[in-house]
Amino acid sequence: MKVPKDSKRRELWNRITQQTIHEAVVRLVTRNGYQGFTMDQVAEEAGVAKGTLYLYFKSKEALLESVKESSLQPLRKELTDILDSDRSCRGKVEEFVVRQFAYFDEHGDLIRFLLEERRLAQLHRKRQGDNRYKEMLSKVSSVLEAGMNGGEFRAMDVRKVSAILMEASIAVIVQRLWDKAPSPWKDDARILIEVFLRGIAAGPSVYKGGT
Amino acid sequence: MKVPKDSKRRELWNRITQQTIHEAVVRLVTRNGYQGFTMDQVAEEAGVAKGTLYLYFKSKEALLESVKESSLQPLRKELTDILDSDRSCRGKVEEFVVRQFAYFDEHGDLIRFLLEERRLAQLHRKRQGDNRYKEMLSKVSSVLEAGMNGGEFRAMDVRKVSAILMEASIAVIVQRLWDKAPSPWKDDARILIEVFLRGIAAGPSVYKGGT
Amino acid sequence: MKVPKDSKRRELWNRITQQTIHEAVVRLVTRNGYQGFTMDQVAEEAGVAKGTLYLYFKSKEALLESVKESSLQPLRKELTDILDSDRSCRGKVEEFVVRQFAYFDEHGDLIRFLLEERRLAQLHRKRQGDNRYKEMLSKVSSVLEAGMNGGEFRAMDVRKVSAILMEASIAVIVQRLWDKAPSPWKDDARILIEVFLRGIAAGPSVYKGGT
Amino acid sequence: MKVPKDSKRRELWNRITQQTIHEAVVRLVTRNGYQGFTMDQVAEEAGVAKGTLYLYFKSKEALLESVKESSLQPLRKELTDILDSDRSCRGKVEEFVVRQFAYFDEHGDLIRFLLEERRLAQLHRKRQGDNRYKEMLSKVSSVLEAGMNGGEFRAMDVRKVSAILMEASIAVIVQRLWDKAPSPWKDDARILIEVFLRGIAAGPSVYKGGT
DNA sequence: AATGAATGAGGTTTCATTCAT
DNA sequence: CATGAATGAAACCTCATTCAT
Repeated sequence: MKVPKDSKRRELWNRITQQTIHEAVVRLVTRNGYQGFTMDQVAEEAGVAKGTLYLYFKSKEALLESVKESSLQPLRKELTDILDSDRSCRGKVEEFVVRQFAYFDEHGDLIRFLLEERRLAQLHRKRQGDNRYKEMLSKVSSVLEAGMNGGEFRAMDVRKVSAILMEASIAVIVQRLWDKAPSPWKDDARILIEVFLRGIAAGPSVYKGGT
Repeated sequence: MKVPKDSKRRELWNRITQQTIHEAVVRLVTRNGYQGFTMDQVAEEAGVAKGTLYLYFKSKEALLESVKESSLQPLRKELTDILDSDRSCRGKVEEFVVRQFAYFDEHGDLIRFLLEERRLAQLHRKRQGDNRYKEMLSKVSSVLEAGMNGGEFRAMDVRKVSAILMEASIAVIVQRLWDKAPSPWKDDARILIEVFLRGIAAGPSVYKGGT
Repeated sequence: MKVPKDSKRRELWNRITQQTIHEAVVRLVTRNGYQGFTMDQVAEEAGVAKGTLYLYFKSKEALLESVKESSLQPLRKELTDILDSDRSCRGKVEEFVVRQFAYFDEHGDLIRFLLEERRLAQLHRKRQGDNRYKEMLSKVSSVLEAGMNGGEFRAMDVRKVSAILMEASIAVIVQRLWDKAPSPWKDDARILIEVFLRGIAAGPSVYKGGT
Repeated sequence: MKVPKDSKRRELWNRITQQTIHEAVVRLVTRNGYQGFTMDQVAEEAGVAKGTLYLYFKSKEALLESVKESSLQPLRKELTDILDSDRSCRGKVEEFVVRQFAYFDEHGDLIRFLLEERRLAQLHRKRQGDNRYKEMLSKVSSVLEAGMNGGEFRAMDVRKVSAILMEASIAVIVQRLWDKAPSPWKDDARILIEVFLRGIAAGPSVYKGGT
């Protein structure tokens, strides 16, 4: 695999090679699970030599980090934009859910990969800074709080309820993986949104008792 | 480690040894994460020789499977009993959530195990039989369906909504891991139950539109 | 390669295996130079599996350190004993040289290995503590100083002169490696001792000038 | 790096590039030890591309050889000139030692290189031709022999004694590396010369016995 | 002539599993 | 039954060398 000389093309080529490697990793992770792949396999799958991987990524860990980052960044951007928009709180929640469904419908391969990311983040409570999940959770919490203050939603512990929303979204998305003939994602998104928005809507409690 | 001769005692001893090994694995997984341990470490932690592990378990994978099984089986039994009881559907849902919170409050160590179990089940869609998660999902679905037919709940796709309930439960449980001073689990369970039961209660939709 | 059970024999066997590995390393270093060998080669040469090496030594570096230590320790002990004995200073110097010659005559294989040790110590000025060479140098210096104070030797910078003695000893020993038919080592030792003792004996200088 | 076209300039340029690379290697070896550097580092340090190194040197080994050669050649020339001059034998010995001290005082960086060179020569007894050390040894031996025949020195095995002189010189030079504030090199040279010349001066033996 | 991306053999180390005692 | 020394496949990573541009 040889590289064109002038620097425009070279840079492009660099990106392409990185992309190729990323895709190989995604394919492997999809097949074998997070960490369930070797650098040899990545090289084989990407059609490059083992050493080449280390030209582009400092280590296996760095490679994974890079894939994770570049895979999730677009979605995170979209979701952040929605939460920061000037929609109604209810509208933000709806769009928040819808965008996730749409994204994973488009990038089906990534679902498993991204799931792993979330699980591991949860499991290891890693070094603080890298906890993007918590950041997103905070943003959603703010939206719910605003809705609460504005009378759209009833009083609640917004952090807990945000987690409920986020996890439940993923839950339904994963459900879809199992179905051989899944229903249109818009239907599934709607189910989730209905349950959730009813669940947090202002109004009298229906909860009658405890344990 | 000397072993008693007669077969009653031997059987007991077998169980004890297995239990010891199980506990060692749980401790290690709690500390280092799933797969983040070696057979050497298990032997060391359990106070037996490495070879002994292979007398009781065919392989590392079998050992893990066994631990997983024996750790989660009691919870599964409890949840199944609840879902099969003669409570009201709403009561079953409440108890279903509450029991999970209670169980993990008691056996905090096992949360990671549960998460892994679910992860693997989701990711690999392994050999059909071993998918306990799907079994539980079916049971919950039946309950929701009954409640739907009985007029307690409104019409919905019960499978999807069941997944929402199950995942959301875990979500809040995991949230509690992060908090340095988590609120009493009963409070958290109540939040979830309220949102969910309101969300599926019979009554007019609040959902106004969508994408 | 299987191991006897009872612990006496087992300990013995451990020693034997370590010794076997040591010897393999010495052979390889003798052939290829310090660092010029791989763990594969050591395993092959010692007739054990690669993994076995790591049962006895934590890393390649630890293995080298161990070989170095166990190879040099006996000689160092002998030399230290001589320098600490109640001989005359001149007698100590004589014995010091003689013992080195005798030792390397016995352990010919080790010469190259030990040379490396000395060179590397010199080259890298490694972490202070492990500098055995400097310790020996200090001991020799003390002896020369005593002889100086006692009137046996003339005034001199004992540290510098000690280094001269130690290096010169090795020099002649190495010379002997080259000769196809080396003269008896006692003769060579005597040459060195004569030159050195004359060189430091009390008496008028013969040094007439300088640059 | 643009290269001039006409062949005179080109040859000059070649020399400059080679020199640049040499210096890079010397710097690296000084920092990291012999063999403790990679071709990448050399390229980086010399400010050329990796491929360029292979235009000027066939291999890493050849590069090292070349650096060694060009670094030590001047010293060897000086020493040879001294030994071939018409000084007295004693004067030759004095100058031989003094020149080495002076050279390494000037080119401190090279000491490690020299040491390695000697080491390798001693250890591997490589292909005959490259054994410069032996050539020098022969020359020194001739001088001592002449002095012996001329009555300046007493009877001795000149080869062995030459080795003593050469190694001892290095010994003191290396000692100086260790000292944080080394004494002036002229002092150290004088110590060595005195010990050695007294040691081989004509006159009665002071050596009284043996083992 | 100069470049530097690509290569891939080979290095060290880990660890699940076996088996003689 | 219990042991734990031995195994060796396989993992991650390095780096001297090549060759299309």
